Amino acid sequence: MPIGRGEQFFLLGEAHIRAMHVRDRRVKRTQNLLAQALLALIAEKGYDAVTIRDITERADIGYATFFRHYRDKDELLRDLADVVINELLELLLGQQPGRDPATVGQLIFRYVADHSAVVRVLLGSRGPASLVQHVIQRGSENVLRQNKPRPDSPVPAEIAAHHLVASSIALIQWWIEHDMPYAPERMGEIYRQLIVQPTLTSAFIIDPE
Amino acid sequence: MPIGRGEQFFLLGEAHIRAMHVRDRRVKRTQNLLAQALLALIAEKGYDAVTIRDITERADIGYATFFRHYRDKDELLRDLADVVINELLELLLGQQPGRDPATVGQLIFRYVADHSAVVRVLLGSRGPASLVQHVIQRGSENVLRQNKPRPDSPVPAEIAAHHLVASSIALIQWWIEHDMPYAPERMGEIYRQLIVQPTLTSAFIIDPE
DNA sequence: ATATTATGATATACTATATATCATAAAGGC
DNA sequence: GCCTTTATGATATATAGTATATCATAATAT
Repeated sequence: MPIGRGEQFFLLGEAHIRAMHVRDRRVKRTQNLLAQALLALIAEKGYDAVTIRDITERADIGYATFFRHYRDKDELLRDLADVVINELLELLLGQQPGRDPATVGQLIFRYVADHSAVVRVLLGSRGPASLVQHVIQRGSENVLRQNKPRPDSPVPAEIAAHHLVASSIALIQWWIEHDMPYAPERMGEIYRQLIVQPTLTSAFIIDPE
Repeated sequence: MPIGRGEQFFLLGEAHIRAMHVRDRRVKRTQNLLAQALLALIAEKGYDAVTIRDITERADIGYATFFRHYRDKDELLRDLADVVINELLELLLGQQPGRDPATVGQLIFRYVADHSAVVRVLLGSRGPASLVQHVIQRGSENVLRQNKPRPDSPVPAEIAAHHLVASSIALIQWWIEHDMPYAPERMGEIYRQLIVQPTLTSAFIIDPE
């Protein structure tokens, strides 16, 4: 599904892409065309398959001109992501501090729904990103097989299983990247309190015994 | 830090790599050498920077031979990941069902500690994978800035913040990939129950008002 | 012992990245 | 509005990496 024009221009129309500090209109124009071209192309055939020549042809920009703005594809994508992050943070931080925390979630998911094409592109990017996805997939199936869902739960079992596995991997990732500053026993306790306990009580029947 | 030999052979020594259904010793040998070479090279300079020629030279295998076994780098990496997944699942499923759920976390983190080099390689792979990492990083900083940590909490604020953001992204990812089957309001409620509530009560002082 | 098959070495076509150069056109400062 | 500055387009080119084909040789399985 191609990205709707309206959505594109809401997100990129006001020249957010690096344009904050850019004076020359030509630069603004070029960078916007490149960003929109990349976005459309990822949606069509995935990030990895997109070449820089693809981007410049779609944007109708000279090939060499690309490198006058970005070192490589990743840098352009990163710029694109920054737009989304900033918009979302602005949306969340613009809230009154006393506001009902229940609505924060709604705000997030409404924003995502309104920009689903872009978010899909940014989250679904590529290779070993999809390796982690593959691990989550396999893990989730296993959790569902091992646990009995609670019929009255407001949290669907499928979501709970996905959350359980994805959160576990994220926690492992944090631990590894910070050079394992806490002992496995301590991490096990944190893991239980932050992830296992809430997930099980929300969506699954706690194994007796 | 290069990967220790002992660790390598514990993980790959028994010819797990596709070798289950392989009869010819030469095939087994080749695939193991390629897997070990990739693992070492990723640790040295990152997945993206590793070329197939690098791999075959390190493994001391003919360049063309690589393609007789794998279509590309990703396929080799995926095979490598399967070994880890299977080992970890075996470890967790081998547990008695009546066993204390608190120890499950310890088992996971002990396994990770014992294979940290490999896990680091598999989780830290590359580009837009690191784009998501970048988003998590920025989001976490924001959460820490906005919330007051609870001094007596067994869960460090830094971990809680990371968990909050990483879980949010994972939930969004599930929703997007399943074509948004629930309304944003419903997702907001799930989000609150599964992620916000447990994280805040574990590690942060709930905002009064 | 023999037939089978994986490997090494080599050649080659192809795709994509990245940089350099120069004429042209568009922009901004005044 | 004029003039200087600068971004762009077009083109050429060097380089790196992927992917496939071929053939002699060596290891393997039966």
